[in-house]
Amino acid sequence: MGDLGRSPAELDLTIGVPGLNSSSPIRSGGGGCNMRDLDINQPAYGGEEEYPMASIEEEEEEGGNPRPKKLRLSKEQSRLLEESFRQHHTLNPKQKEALAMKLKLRPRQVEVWFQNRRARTKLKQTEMECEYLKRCFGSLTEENRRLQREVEELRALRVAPPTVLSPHTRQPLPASSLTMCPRCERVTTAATATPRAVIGRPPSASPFTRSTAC
DNA sequence: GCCGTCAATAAGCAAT
DNA sequence: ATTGCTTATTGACGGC
Repeated sequence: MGDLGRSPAELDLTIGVPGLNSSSPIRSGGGGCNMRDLDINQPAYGGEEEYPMASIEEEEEEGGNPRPKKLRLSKEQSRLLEESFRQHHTLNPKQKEALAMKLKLRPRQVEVWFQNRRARTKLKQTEMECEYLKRCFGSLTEENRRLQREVEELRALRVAPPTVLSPHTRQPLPASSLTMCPRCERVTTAATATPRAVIGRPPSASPFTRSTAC
């Protein structure tokens, strides 16, 4: 057991991802796979919440019970470690020593716990960033598709421009003499709007660069 | 201290 | 209910 009830990785994740509330801890490990209810490292006894300290494993005694191969921290130990981790993610030697003493653990165990905790916090953050970037990719892909369709539609308009007759000669005007009003998006003859501008405009100039048509 | 990894442990779940 | 497999969590270690 160790961390009964507590999420296996109750990591207080703070990630700079828009839309994610960093104030609420992310709990991983869906499926409710929690360490709980039973700590085989602890002798069975009536107490529900308080456990004898999971301590430095003693040497196996002759004829005694085989000692547990893996320490499981008690709930209280986990709680204190988490609390300490919230205050600082790394410990100086004195803090480590003091915490180890308090928890009846070896300093090395405290050190390793913090290392694992840091690593797993980082892993969770990376996973969340990955998910966020995937969602961004999806929406950007969709946006890209939409814009490409729009480009295709505009290209189609350019290939087959509307035929506009000259008010003077009643002959179709060349497409190069047409312009589009950026406000109302109507094709008009630039000649009617600003005849001199049409004459002076270089052939490569975009018809959308002037807004004097209307 | 970090990283990659291993191994112990516990929960979930389908098959029997 | 039991069993066996899969998966997730977590304490620990060695190398850098």
